[in-house]
This record gives sequence, C-alpha cells and structure tokens, in this order.
Amino acid sequence: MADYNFREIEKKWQAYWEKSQTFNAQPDPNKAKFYVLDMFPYPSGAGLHVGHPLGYIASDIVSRFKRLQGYNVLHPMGYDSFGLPAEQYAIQTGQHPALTTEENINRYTQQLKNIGFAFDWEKELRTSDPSYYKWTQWIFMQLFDSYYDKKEDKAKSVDELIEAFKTSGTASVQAICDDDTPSFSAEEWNNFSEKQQQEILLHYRLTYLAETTVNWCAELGTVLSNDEVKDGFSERGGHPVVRKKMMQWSMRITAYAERLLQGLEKLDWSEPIKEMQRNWIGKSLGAEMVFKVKGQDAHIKVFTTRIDTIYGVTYLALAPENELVEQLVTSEQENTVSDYIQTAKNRSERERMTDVKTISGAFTGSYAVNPFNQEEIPIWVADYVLAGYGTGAVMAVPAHDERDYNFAKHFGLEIRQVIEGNMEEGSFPGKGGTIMNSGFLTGLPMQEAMNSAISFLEEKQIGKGKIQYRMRDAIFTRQRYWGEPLPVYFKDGMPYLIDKKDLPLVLPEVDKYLPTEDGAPPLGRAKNWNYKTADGEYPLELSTMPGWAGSSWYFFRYMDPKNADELVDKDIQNYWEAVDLYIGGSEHATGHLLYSRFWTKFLYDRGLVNVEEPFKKMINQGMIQGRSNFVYRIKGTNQFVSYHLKGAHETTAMHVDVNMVYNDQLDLDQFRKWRNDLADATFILEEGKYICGAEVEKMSKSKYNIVNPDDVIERYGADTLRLYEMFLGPLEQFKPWNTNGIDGVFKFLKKLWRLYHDQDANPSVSDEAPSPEELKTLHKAIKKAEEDLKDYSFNTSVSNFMICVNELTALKCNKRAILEPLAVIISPYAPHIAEELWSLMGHKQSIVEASYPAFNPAFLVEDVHEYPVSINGKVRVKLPLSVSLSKEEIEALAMENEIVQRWLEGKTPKKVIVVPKKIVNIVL
RNA sequence: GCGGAUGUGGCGAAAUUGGUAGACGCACUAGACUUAGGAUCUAGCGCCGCGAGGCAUGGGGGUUCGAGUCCCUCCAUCCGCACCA
Repeated sequence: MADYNFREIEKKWQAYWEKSQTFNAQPDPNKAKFYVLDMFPYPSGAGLHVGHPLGYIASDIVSRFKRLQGYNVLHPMGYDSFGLPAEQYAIQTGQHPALTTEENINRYTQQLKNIGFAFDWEKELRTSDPSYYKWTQWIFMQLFDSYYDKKEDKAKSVDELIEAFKTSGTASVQAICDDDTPSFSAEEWNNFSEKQQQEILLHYRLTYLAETTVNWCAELGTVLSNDEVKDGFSERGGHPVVRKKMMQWSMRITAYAERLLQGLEKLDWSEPIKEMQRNWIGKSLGAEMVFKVKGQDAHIKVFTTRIDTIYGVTYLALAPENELVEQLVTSEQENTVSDYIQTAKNRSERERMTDVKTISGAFTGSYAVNPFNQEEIPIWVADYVLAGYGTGAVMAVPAHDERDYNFAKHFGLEIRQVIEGNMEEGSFPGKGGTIMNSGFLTGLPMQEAMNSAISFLEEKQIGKGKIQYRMRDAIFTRQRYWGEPLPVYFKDGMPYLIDKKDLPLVLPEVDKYLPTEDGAPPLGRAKNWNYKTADGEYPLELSTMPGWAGSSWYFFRYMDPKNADELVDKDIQNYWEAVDLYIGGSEHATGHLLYSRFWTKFLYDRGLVNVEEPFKKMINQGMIQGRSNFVYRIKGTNQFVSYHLKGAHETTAMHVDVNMVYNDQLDLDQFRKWRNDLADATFILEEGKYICGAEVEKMSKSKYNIVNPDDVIERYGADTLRLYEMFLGPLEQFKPWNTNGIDGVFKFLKKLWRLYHDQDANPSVSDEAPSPEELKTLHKAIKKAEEDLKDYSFNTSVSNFMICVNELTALKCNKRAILEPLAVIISPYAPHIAEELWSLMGHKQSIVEASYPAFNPAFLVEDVHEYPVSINGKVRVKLPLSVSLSKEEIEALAMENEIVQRWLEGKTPKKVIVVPKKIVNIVL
C-alpha cells in the first residue's frame, strides 16, 4: 500500500545511482559514443535558482535517451571556479576565495544531485584546482612557444622559426606577426643579443607581451576584454571603463580569424549565434593603399572597401589618436588641432559612441596626393575615424558615404560624384552602379573597377588588395588575485617561461586581495614571488589569467580529468573526440564560444587533439526570467487591496515574496508573518481572496522573485520540477518562471503511478496480451517521443506522455507489455519514478540498462478513417474510407457517394485532390 | 541605423511537405464522489449568435480549390552589433 511518495523514491534512487556509479563512462571501442555537455556554472554565493537547471535537464534527457539507445554517453559536470565575485567577497570579508568557492561548490553539487542528474561525478573538475590549472598554464606555454605559419596555415613551434631566422633571416618566413616587426638577414639575427632576439620573437608568439590599448576599469582595478565591456561599462558591476595603454599579455586570436570564420559553416549551431560570431570577426574585403603627403616625407596608409570610388576622394581623415597627426599639423593649424584633440580625448569613450550625431574635426593644414590623379586633397582630423580599426585613417568619398557626406557638408568640402545615379539629399548611389568621372575606371561596373584599381596599386607598389578583420587580439591578463598565475618570469626585462617540471605554478598566499600601494596587482603582495633558475632568482609575472582561460579547454579535460602527465590521454581523446551536443546560454556567443574554438584549433595544429572544432552541435536554452508579484497598499494605511479592486484607491505597489503566492493568490498568514510591520495588516479581498499583480522581471533577491529548486523539489519532487521546466515552453525561448500549471505535471505523475497500481495502491501489472488499442496508444507515444527528441521539442514530448497516460487510464490498462516500455520512454524525463516503477515490476537492474523500445508502425494503422469530403475547400461530409485504398480508389469512392453526387448536380469536377489521411477535396 | 528573432484563446502553448487551427496543461463553469483534499472522476470551455450559421492565428494585400504555414508590405516587442571606412 503506497501512494506516490516522491521524497522517498527520489532519495532512494539518487543514493543508488551514486553507490553503483551508474553514470560512470569509460571509452569502449565496441560502442558508439555520445558526448553531451552543459556550460559549466560559476558557483556563485546565491546558489542555484530555478533557471539554472533548465539546460541541464534538457541535456540530461538527451544523455539518458542516448544511453537507452545503446550509446556510450559522457555527461560530466564541473565548476568554472575562478572569478570576480569570490574575490570581491574576499576583499570585503578577508575570507580566502578558495574557501568561499569550496562552500559554494558544495552547495551547488548538493542542489544538482537533488535534481537527479545523470552526471558522471567521477569526472568533476574545477578550474581553480591546481591539478587542473596546471594544464591551463601548460597550454599557455605551448602558445608562447608557437607562431602562426601562413604557408601551412597552422601554428608551429617557435623553434622552427628560430631555425629559419638562423639560416635565412626573415626572407623565407611567412608568418603572422605585428605590423612593426623588423626584417633582418640571417647574419643580423645571429649577431643580435639574447634580449633583441627575444624581443623580436614576441612579435610572432601566439601569446605575447606588448603595449596595448586596453579597457581599463578603475573600480575593479583590472583590464577587461572587449566582450566583458558593454556600452563603455563593465559587464560585471556596471563600472565605467576607459581606454588606456598598458603592457599586457595578449592572445593572437586574429591569426585564426579566417579559420574561425570558415569553421562556422560546418557547425550545427543556431544561425543567430553563428551570425554573431561572423559580426564579431567582422571580415571585410577591400584594399589598403598609401597616400604621400605633399612636401613631407610622410605616408598615410588607409583601408577602404570601395577602392572603385578612389576618384571621388576629396579629403583624408585621421583618427585623433593617430601618431601621424603631430607630424602633419602645420604651425598655423597647431592650436586648432591640439585643442580639437584635447576635446576629443576628454569626451569619454561612451559619449563618443552614443553621440554620433555631432560632427567635429579639424584641418591639419597639410595635403596628401591622390596617386591616381595627382590631385592634392586636404588632411583632416576627425573623431568619427576610429584608431582601433583598419589603419586609423580613411579616404573620404563624400558623394558615396553617409558619414563622409555629413562631414564634408558640415565643413564645406567638395562632394564629387563618381558613380552614376540619382544624387539627391541623403541618397547615395552605392553598390552596383557604373563608375563615372574616374579616369581609366570610367564606365566600369563596381567589381571590375575595384579589380583594375587594385592592379594599379600593386603595379605602382603603393597598395594591395586586403582583408580586414574587426576582431582584435584578446587581452589575456587581469590585475586580480583569484585566477591562474602566468607561468612566466622576467629576466633583463624579457619574459621567459618557467620550467615545465615546476608546473603548476600555485597561486601564492597574500595578506590582502587588493592592489599594492604602488598600484601593482595583488600578487605583488606575495612573499618571494620569484623564480629560481640556475643563474639566479627572477621576479614572476604579477597578473593572472582572465576567467575564460580555464573554460576554453575544459571539455577535453572531462575526458580524462585525473591525468597527471597529460592534459588528456591521446587514446581517450581520440575516442570521445569532441562534444556532440553542447547546451548553454547564447550570452557566450562572442566570448567563451569563440575562445574555445580558437584554443581547440591551436591544440589541433600542435597535434595535441584530433578535432578542430570543440562543439559539433549547440542548443541555446532561453533564460528563465522571474515573475514578480505585487501587493497594493492603500496610501497612508496598512490596508492592502486586491489587484482588481485597486482602481478605486490610491495605492503603492510593493514587491511580495513569490514563495507566499500560489496562482497569484496571496497566503495572508504567511504575509502577516513576513515582516513585523505587516503583522496587523488588513485586506480588501475579492471573492474572499487576495489576488496579487504580476510582472516579468529579471530574477533577483531585491525583487523577491527568486524560486529555489530545492523548494519546488520539497513540494512536488525532482521529477515534477524536471517535467515542468520542460513543459514550460520551447527550450530556446526566453520565458518567465510561473508555477501556475505545475500541478498539471504533478497530477500526471500521480496518474502514471496509479497505472502501475491497483485500487488499493498495491503494485499490479498483468501479463495479459495487450489490445490493439493499447498498443496503438503506446506506439504513438514511442514515435512522438523519438521525433520530439530529434528536434529537442521537450515540451511537446511531455504533453505527449500526458495524452498517452490519459488514454491508458481510460482503457484501464495495466498490462506489462504496455507499462514496461512506457516506463522506459518516460525515464529520461522523470528518472526517479521510472526507476521505482521498473523495480516494482520485478526488474533487478536499473532502468538505465534497459533499451529504448522499438517503434512498430503496424500498430498505428487504423482500419477505417473518417475522411472529410469537401467541395472547393468547404467541408461538407465525412465518409468512412479504408486507409489501405490507393489515392485513385479513394477518389473514385468519394465521387460515387450518393451525397457527393447530389452536390455535384451533374457538374464535372476540374480535379479531385486527395491529401493522404486528411481530406478529399473536389474542385469545381 | 544594420543584423537576427518573435507575434495564435483569460494564460503557458500545439499544429510533418500548405490540408478539419487551438493538441496537452493551467485557470474557469457545472456535476459526481468523499475519511473535506492544494484529492479524484465526468462534462463544458476561441469570439459573436437561442439556433442554423458567421468570424477568428499582429494589420493590410497577394498566390492557391485550400494559408498560422509561401510571397509583398506595414506595425509591435525582444535580442545582438553599432561612426568598421
């Protein structure tokens, strides 16, 4: 005698799975593999809320389903445990971030285990664990020891580069390097000092130290990467960010720009995410060319995508930060220009970005020469030109570019049309027109004009066709404590890697987690933060790695997380290859997902892994928003009026904890106990209830709308939580958490439970043979469940199970032949109850060892369908027709029918359309 | 401004290639039962209409025997990028 006691059942099976290591995955060459991965969480102090598990539930369903289908499934979980919040907390409280992190992780793990995920906890990893970050540091070292060879289009060892320098200098080298990299002969190289050589190599290394313009956040005391800055403010904390030049480590991700772009084609990712990466990489085809400055030994390099409009150039514009400005400005213009630059600098980055309307600039007094027609054109400084893109200088064609047009108009500069078309106010003949007024380009269509202009440039050696990317190299250092130390020491001002045997370079203890008095990063406080070598003791790097370092390769480490000798065993990695299905939020589109692809390509180039892309297929689950509830206090009183009656009063809305509201009805007792001042609150009720208002907002403590999964589990059980999160709507959609309707799935589980029990609640299944009707119900469900999983429509799958159970309940079906496969197909969604029912039916093994029931279409065939027959699309009558008839037979049968005959009144139909299984339509 | 997505009952949402729109669930209504429960079962539930019937998938137009689905256009909401030369 037992009701559906989810508390007992769930505890029992979670303990069972843990004890028997049910989900431990080992490579097995006889089985096809499937690797399902979730984006691992940062363990924050707030714990999991109900939105976090959404993606994990989806991946868990897939992992269990694949397993039932006979795949060897890898489904791990771990923690991205380096990060700012733990450090901020440490600054406030003095508690070591490692301790805070440990506590948070324990809480997360407990919460995750309560939901009953099929994670292989043996594979758990933490990025802040020295045994893990040893290999993050090791990859950094590989990057430092590599350069990008253009000929072979891959990363190679710096040793090979040095070899080439020794024998032939830069002549034979085609490698990606900084713009200001010098050329030299073999002889020169061999005569360079150690320091000079190291300095040159830094121009080639895939991770390098260089003076870079960075996003500096003073409040956080650290630099931020482009994807951590939103509209001039830090993504975390919302502090102002300024541009600043600093010595920083960078990752030469730009070397991989083209491959990162091309690789997208082969990935099974959502189009929006791919598009976001394409925009971020920002490839544009064009030309780079040099303008000589009249009367001076100076050149201005510009990048343009419209070299075909070269005859329409009427001025050049330089970014205020461009170093040439100082050289070009004439004495008469000196004051004007320096004033302008000063104003431009004082305008914050943010202002400059938002305020795109204001047109400003200053004339330098110098002129450049257009090499195509020897025309002299003025050189201006303008802040609409960005220092960070292209060359920081543009050739302006006011007739065919809106910004150039506005600028020319504002300052009265010449506007010269060179593309045929209608030139009216605000209209710019653009792509596709024929070139006019343009010397040897006149009369050519755009593409041909571009080609011949580029040939001209290349002949004269003043320019070339060029591909420009918007993406910048990624800054790789943070002036923070709670991150991976860089395995680098400095000798003679030059960075050197520490010896591999000294890995991991463990994060040192510090007295405070703040910068030192003279502004060095927190590691400057560590005692003896030096590196001992045979020839002396040298200072170690004080910065640490950014948050994305550890998360850029963790998917490989899961395969072999305890390996002390390699980042991952080769054979093991060859077996699991890459992630088959990756589930996570779309907010990482340009950060984590791009960096991971970059590192994977690098590891591939250096022969460390056998795949070039880490995530074959990706699904982006939508965020679950909060749904806040409100009560309405009548002004100046302690009386609250129900939502629909509030119009009659002057009220102020007040957030109320959503955990004391059920279906928008407030629990008055709980409300009175909530806060002291509410103890004597009075209410104006509607129909005896207090109804709350509601609004969708972000989940946050201050809005009292956080729903903790533990509470839902306590009330309804983990299986209900899992089913309900899936039932809520399509996985990829953003949606508010709303418990209206959770009773529906809970009811479903109770009904399911009852199917396997008799009226006295004793387990009872019969061995009777199932009826065709019962078989049909079951096989409909099997088929639907399989189809829905293929396109990740978990929500309709849950509905489908409900229909199946309703039908079986109506049929009073308690037959083993139906109930066994039913438990199996439901088990990925509601694993605990399925296990329990499975064992009640006498199985000794876990349900995860079962196999997915085969769908048999034979059971779905009905003998007779009701076919609607319509005339010109209007449905008139339903006729019983056999499904086994051919299209022609159905047609004939419909036409012979008496009623149809009467409608036709002797008219001959134009055509008769038979839509299989749906309708017979007679067109007159 | 550019790019992407979405728009269906009171609510969450379904709807293979265009083929009986609103499955399933919530809420609601009526009834049954009962150890009175946040329980279970039965029936109803898009809108207008007593009814036959008519109207309905953001608005308008088009293709088609037939459009939520395809095409054009407009509107609204959300997301991403944003002076990228």
